[in-house]
Amino acid sequence: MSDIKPKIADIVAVAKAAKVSISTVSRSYNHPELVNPATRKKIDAAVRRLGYIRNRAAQTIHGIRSGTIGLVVPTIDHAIFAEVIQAFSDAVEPYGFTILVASHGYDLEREYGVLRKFLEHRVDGVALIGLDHSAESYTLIERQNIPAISIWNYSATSILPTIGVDNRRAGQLAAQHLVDLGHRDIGMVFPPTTDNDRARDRQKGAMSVLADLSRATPKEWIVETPYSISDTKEAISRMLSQPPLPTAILCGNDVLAVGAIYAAMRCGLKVPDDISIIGIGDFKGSREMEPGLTTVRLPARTIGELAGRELARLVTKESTEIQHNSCDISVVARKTCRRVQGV
Amino acid sequence: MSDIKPKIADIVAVAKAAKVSISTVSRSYNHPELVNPATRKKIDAAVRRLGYIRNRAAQTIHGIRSGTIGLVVPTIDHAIFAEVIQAFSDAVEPYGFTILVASHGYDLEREYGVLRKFLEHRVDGVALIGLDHSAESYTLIERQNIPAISIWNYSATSILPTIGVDNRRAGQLAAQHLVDLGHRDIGMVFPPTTDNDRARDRQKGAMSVLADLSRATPKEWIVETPYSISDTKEAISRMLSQPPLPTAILCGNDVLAVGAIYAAMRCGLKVPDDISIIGIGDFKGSREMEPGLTTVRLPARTIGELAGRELARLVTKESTEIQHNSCDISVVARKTCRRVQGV
DNA sequence: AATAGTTTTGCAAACGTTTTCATAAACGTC
DNA sequence: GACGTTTATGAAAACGTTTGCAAAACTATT
Repeated sequence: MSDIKPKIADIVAVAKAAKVSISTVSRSYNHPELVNPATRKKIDAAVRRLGYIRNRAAQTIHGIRSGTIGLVVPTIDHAIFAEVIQAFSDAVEPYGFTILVASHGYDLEREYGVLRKFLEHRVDGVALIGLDHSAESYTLIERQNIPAISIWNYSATSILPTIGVDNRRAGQLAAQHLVDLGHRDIGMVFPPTTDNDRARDRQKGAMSVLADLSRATPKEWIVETPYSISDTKEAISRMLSQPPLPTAILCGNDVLAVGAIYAAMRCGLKVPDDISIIGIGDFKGSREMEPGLTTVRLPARTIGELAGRELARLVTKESTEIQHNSCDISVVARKTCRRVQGV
Repeated sequence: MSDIKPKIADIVAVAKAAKVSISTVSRSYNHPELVNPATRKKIDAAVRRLGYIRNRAAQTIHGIRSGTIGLVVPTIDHAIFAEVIQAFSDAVEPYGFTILVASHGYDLEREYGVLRKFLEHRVDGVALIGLDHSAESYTLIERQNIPAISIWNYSATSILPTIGVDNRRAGQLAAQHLVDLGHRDIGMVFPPTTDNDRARDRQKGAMSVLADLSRATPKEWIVETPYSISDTKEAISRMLSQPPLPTAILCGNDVLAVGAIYAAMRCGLKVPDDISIIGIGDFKGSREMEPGLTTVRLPARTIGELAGRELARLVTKESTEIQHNSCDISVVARKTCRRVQGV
């Protein structure tokens, strides 16, 4: 009964309040140079008085851009993606875009669903992580012919423009670093590689280097764990609890590396004296750790920024080139790896 | 010239393709029970064939909900907010909402701008972190009378419904824990407290406990550092480089605590033997650390989840109560604090 | 003071939907 | 087979904007 709806102001209300036509109000927003300064002032006053806020939905159905960009990530609360999201968001902001964010938990079906939902919202562009996506997702993007971009995994040949790093190379670099330090007995821990091309590529890269060694890596030294410190700590503790022990462990990313270090500590092994550990990623905090984590630096911020900027320019037609952009990576040697006597 | 626009399919195209009227297509989406199964099948086929995706913008101007919820955070790439965003997003997803995310970098002006942009997009609800917001932001929310909720800082009296913890109490708890362990010489490190009610409340809480001690805390033992491991490491190193040394350091959050621990390590102090350190937050990884971080557990996931759910229900009118919800907190004693001989 | 040009404004159609109302078709009942 | 119901469909108005076009109001020029 007493449901007084203070009906939020629309352009008609503003027009009435300012005693001008609707078109003039609209114009004063979209082509201010075409309206008389005096009139504009009247309109501004009315807008302020009524607390009018433009309705982008109504604009959008005129084919005007929605001003949103969709960002689909496996998960938000991993340091690495949080950083990318932040950088991406910062990069598109100056272009006036707002981001829609959703996570799919490494489930490509869900990713497809998210993508659909974004498309319903008529996002002006969409960014995905990596190149593992369902066929449906690819068709969807293609048919809606909306600018799309893949973040994190560089590939010169993918359908989607990519901005990221060569993860295979990252794996190689990490392995090579250990080999160069004289290590031959190298354990490895990776997150699940199904539907995760980044992890898969890194593993392949590492393997390729290790395959060149005379010695084969025992199965017990290659473990797969969920992307979590505690799970990794658990798994690596098991690995380190019975000889023979590797002299080094290569970790698919820095989080796993931290887990591995804790595991070593728990097993009474000193890093790097008793065992060397290398990560991939160079997450926030990896540098500050004690001992500082030796890792392959992947410039997350740069990637996010670049991706955001490129996608925004693609959308605004500032640029039209579909760019495949590979960011530089390199080993940053800190304190968790040491040289070892070759056999 | 050759700009073939494959014009993305609209409802009219579907209607034509299925040889039915527009209304029927619309109905088959919104009230499927009212349309003949056979017709529905025809429509489905056409939809599939054309790759039609509903346009939510067009729906929205009918007063239908946009299906979006705005989430404004200070920053995305702090563990704590990333976790909240994830939990929030997971919680609203089942209700069909997609989230718009934006960060303001602890700048209340920018927060206002973000809020406006969200409102232009006609979000169905909005969630903010904490209770420090500009007056304009508050008026905006009120005038647009859109469901809003404040996350992280519980307050029984705030205008906005809050879901979070009593940060003052968190500060007290941390301080009390140290005092109970016999500590009297307690250093403190907090992030900047302007425009950050959470940090401010925690500090107040801690201070209130410490004020009861006979001894006054020297100024050098109270430092403020940016929310970053490296800055904290720096600042605390300075504090620990010249006597007298505190026997414990209370940190405004776990990230600072990690920085403090690294600083202690660097200064040759063993934690907890030489110095005790307590954090606030219990971030991801704090438990797994070596030594495990003693801290005040703030249930970030729970808070995010609860907030998401409550806001979604507020929007969908499932519930109408404006709830102020305080989540339980408590000290989780791990390995970075030890008992000390009282003086 | 009439004309031509320029600036400013308003009208109305358009955008892609949903929804109300009306009508048509199908069905059951006597 | 006439009538009342029920079920299924379509026509058209509505939502809050933008924009092309034309009219109106000024300005400058004679």
